[in-house]
Amino acid sequence: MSISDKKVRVLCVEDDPQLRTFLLAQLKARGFQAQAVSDGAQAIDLAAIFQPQLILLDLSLPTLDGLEFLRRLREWSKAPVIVLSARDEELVKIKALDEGADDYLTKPFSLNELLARVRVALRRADETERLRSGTTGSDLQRPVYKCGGENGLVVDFAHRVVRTGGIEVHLTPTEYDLLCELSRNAGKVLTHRELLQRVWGPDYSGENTYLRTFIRHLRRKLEPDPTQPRFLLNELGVGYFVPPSDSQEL
Amino acid sequence: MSISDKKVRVLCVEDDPQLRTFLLAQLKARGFQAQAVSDGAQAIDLAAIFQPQLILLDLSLPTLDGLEFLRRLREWSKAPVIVLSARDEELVKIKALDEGADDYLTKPFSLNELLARVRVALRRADETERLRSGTTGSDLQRPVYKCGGENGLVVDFAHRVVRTGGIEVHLTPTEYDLLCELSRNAGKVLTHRELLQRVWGPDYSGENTYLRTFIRHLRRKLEPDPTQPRFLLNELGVGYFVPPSDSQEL
DNA sequence: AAAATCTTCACACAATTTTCACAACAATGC
DNA sequence: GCATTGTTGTGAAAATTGTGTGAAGATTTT
Repeated sequence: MSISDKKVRVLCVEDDPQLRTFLLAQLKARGFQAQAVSDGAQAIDLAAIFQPQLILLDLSLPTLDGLEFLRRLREWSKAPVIVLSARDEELVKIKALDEGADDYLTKPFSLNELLARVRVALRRADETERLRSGTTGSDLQRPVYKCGGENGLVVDFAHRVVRTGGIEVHLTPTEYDLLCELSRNAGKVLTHRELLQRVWGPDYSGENTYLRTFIRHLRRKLEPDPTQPRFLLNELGVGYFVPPSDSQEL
Repeated sequence: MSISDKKVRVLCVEDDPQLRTFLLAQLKARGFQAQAVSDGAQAIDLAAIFQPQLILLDLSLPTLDGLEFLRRLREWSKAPVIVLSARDEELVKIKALDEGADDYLTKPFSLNELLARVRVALRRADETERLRSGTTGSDLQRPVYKCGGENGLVVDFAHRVVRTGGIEVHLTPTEYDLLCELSRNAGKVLTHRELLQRVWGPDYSGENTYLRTFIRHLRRKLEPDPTQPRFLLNELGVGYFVPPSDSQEL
């Protein structure tokens, strides 16, 4: 979807109700389809559903810190983020920019400047979008992996939540990382070395035992019948893989 | 060329000699390949020759205005531009951003913030670069081997999948390696020694029995009639080969 | 201290590779 | 034609390797 085609979706994550209302109004007046939330946890939810093409982010949020939101978002989304913050300290700025923010404006800021910077961000994003649409590159962008229909497996990258048969399953950090790596490359066999290096780090390329153990844990938690796996599959002598994601709605 | 591969080329267009020297030194100290000019007309020339991956641009220049430079540059280059200016007026900022600048810093600025914003710009540019090379970049080797039309043999190297008559066939690691070696050199007879060395390693050049066994396994799995092979063919006394890949236009 | 998580080990079992003995086949010379 | 020789195809075994398993110890988190 090209940005010139339809209304551009902008998500505004802002604590201060006054500024939030103001931004929302201004954005809408300029032809954007804008939504707003005041809270970081909700913001992740909305980002996954609303799939905004641009995010305006206040750093000081209740429940989930702005930087933490950014970190979580970047696990599955590349949408440009412009940080709006009252804090002018160099360290905070740099942290935010290195954590994945595309721009940083200090309050109080000029509305026109913000809008100009919004145009810059969208200009860049539109370009990469045009490139992406030509390729198969389906990696990332999609906030969930789904497989096996109604009673199947769901990995919700945005919320770091995994469900099987509709029931939420608790995974340990390593278990989740391993499952993530597999479901991000669904349909492709990842070799033992690849998995070990990506999940445990570059020094563990020989420890096949780790993989066996954690694959077993995952199967025990996720497979209806761990004896006959449907999701976590093995290619003997090569590695492991999960089936391709079900083709989905938007 | 990925940005992480080699030194990133940065062009610094700056009037003030003191700041120019300072930026140049800082950039080089941080592993960039940096060049500088003080004049807009020269800058265009140098940009064309040096092909920088990032440009730092002062707005107040002799001979050719910074904005004019930007306009000219954007006619043929998409390299990210970060404007450094003493002027803090809203109108100038907006003009620059809309004219194609990616960021705008007001002097005096913090060096660390500039470097962070440089990283942001390069991060985005690297991403689009990767996409671009993926689409246009001519794959050196064809990603699939196809032979025998609709009900024939297909080897999908990228996915490590083999199909015959449309049905996916499971191959063991050695079987797959052997088939790969043959189909990568389709149409060419590979000697026993060549195959053994490439698939089993340099110490197995005498074990012809291996070849016979695995060719048999492959034929049993892939050939409609293993008695009369269509794909895995033998050149008596020399070695084995597969027919050339079907020409496939897109 | 307790709980959760990660690491390590030894064994059973299944898939794969290696090995072997022999049948079938093509090329050559009689 | 026929036997000879070397090469290729065949089936089935033994040996090896890879994977699934439970469970115990070490480490980290709470």
